[in-house]
Amino acid sequence: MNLDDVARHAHVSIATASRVLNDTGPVKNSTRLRVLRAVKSLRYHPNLQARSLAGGKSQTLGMIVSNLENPFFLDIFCALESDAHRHGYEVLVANTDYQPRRLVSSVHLMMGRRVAGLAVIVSEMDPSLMKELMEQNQPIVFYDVGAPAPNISNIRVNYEKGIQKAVEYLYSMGHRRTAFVGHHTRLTPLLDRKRSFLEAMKHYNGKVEWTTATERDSPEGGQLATRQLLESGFKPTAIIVVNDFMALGVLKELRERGLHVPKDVSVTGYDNIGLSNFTCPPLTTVNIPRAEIGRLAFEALVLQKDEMRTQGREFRINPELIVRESSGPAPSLL
Amino acid sequence: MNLDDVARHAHVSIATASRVLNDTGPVKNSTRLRVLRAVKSLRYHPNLQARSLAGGKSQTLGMIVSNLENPFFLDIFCALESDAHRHGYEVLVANTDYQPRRLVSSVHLMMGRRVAGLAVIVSEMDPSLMKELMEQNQPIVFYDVGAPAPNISNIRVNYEKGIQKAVEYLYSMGHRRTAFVGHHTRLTPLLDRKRSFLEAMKHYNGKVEWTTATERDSPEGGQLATRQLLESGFKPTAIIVVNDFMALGVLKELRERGLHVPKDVSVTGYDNIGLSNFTCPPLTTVNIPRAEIGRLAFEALVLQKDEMRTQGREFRINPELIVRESSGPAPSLL
DNA sequence: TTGAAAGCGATACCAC
DNA sequence: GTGGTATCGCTTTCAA
Repeated sequence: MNLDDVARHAHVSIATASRVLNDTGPVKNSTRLRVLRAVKSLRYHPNLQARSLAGGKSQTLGMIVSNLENPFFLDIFCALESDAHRHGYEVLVANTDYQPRRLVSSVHLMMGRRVAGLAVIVSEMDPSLMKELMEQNQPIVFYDVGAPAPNISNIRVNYEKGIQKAVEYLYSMGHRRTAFVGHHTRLTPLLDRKRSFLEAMKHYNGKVEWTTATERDSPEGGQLATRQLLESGFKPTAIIVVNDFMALGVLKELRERGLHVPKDVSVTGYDNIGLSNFTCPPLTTVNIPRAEIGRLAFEALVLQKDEMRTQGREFRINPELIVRESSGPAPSLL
Repeated sequence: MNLDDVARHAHVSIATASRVLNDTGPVKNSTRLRVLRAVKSLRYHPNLQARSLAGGKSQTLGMIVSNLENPFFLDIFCALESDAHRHGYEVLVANTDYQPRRLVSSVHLMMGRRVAGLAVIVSEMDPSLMKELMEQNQPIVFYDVGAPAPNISNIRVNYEKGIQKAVEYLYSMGHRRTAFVGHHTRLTPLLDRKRSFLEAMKHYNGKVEWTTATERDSPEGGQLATRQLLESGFKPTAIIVVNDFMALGVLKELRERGLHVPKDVSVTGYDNIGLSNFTCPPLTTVNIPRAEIGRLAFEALVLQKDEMRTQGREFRINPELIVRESSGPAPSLL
């Protein structure tokens, strides 16, 4: 079932059929009607592969994320997809599970697909792949890595500032023994997050004790890390978690050990995912506007092509602390 | 940058170049090496659109779901994608947000893509679209709708039996005032779910009071529905929620009203999503093996082509009740 | 307003 | 082993 069938069925040339389908060029109304009728009766759906091959342009955007199960990434995807649909694009998403190898293969897949633009929202980016991507001369938007360049845009969140806000807030509430729960510290961007915590802590040098623990990016990981943390003998009055998703597990482990949040231990997350408002107690966190990030990504890839092509652009996002009920004064102050 | 460039760069014909890339047909080792070197140095990535157009086969599977933000659907997607990747396929996912119009456009998109197979995991299926799909003569797997046919497979979960188990369990625990929280009752399959509840309830006719409330498929929806439920004056000792995702909100609303779970109200969910183990208290629920569903979908679409083509197949899944801490004896029995 | 024909970038069959 | 070429389904000049 192809355009040729439709054309024949409508007694027109394939060229004319194409014209009415794409609304390009003039077509007499009566013939247009005949073609449309043929399309309907044959249940014809244009072959999009062929279309983009012939037309030389794709209506597909690509998006690569580290962990689609973490609502942080999922929310960005949904926002991007929503904008994309509104403008007649679709989004092909790939999940790397934080594995550099899968990132490489995903990137190559997207190249093979000749996507119209690619959003790379991952933590496992490495320089050589970065270089390869930049040489592709294709619209790309990175999250939290790289620098703007022709066709390359960047969305950056000042992660450090968010952590600082959390650390300062907890300090002001009297907390002097704080732990950091993170994941995948071997990946540079995530190592940076841990480092942000350490930096912020250094500020209170000598006045604050701290430790860190890491596990997989999941509630289970958060729970496990917390278990290790507490079994090490360290008795934090506050735990800063690298993201809300893991914080779900942190809360659970504390609950199971009979530690009350926030009376015994304060907990803060990061991202402000929708679920963070449904935990028990609701989670103090740092807001990252994921919907906005999705929108910006779309904008960077599709809308401002001309400006992008020449220089790229950088979007900066400042995270805000959101205090809910999982945090409060340190126990000693009660 | 195309195969022609590579061929020229390696001083071979485009045909030979194609052979080494696809490992099809014999090629002298030295020439193969030259081609491979050309590919590397030119950073060539085959155009997948062209490939599948010429080859007449796609390596892409399609998947349409009602609500990707609900972990139930996301988990199925992840399982399917994982299997797909292992076998060299990719998965294009579309999210309908329960809107029949978006379902239609997603289906047409998938047809246009000429996907190798399509998994339709939605609640808003309607007969005419169903018919259109079946006429496509393309591997399809439906979830909980339709019947097996050539090229059409079905995965069905005996939803009713799961609800029955929950209802019976709660009855046995002494609950006599039970509410059902659902969503989108205008969609037939979901209406069926509510009906399952009513049927199960009818069994205890006269001995049990019940009511229902519906809202969006999200924690917020669950919270809202619960609020309406309680403000109507009905005082349930147990709430059966259509799925775990909404149950998150149900638990929150109860908490905020000072109702203790399970002392004052028992709550059961459905699906056994990962999060259901991290709620407070952990959620009693009905297990639906999402990973298995994803696997079955892949199997139905790709693996057993011959068998499928002739008759399709039906997979049945029996849900199991999982009792956790969100449910217990009715208050009057304490 | 319409049709013929040249690509788009691959695959695959058929010669040599 | 290797090269030529028809073909996939569509878009897009260019003429008519």
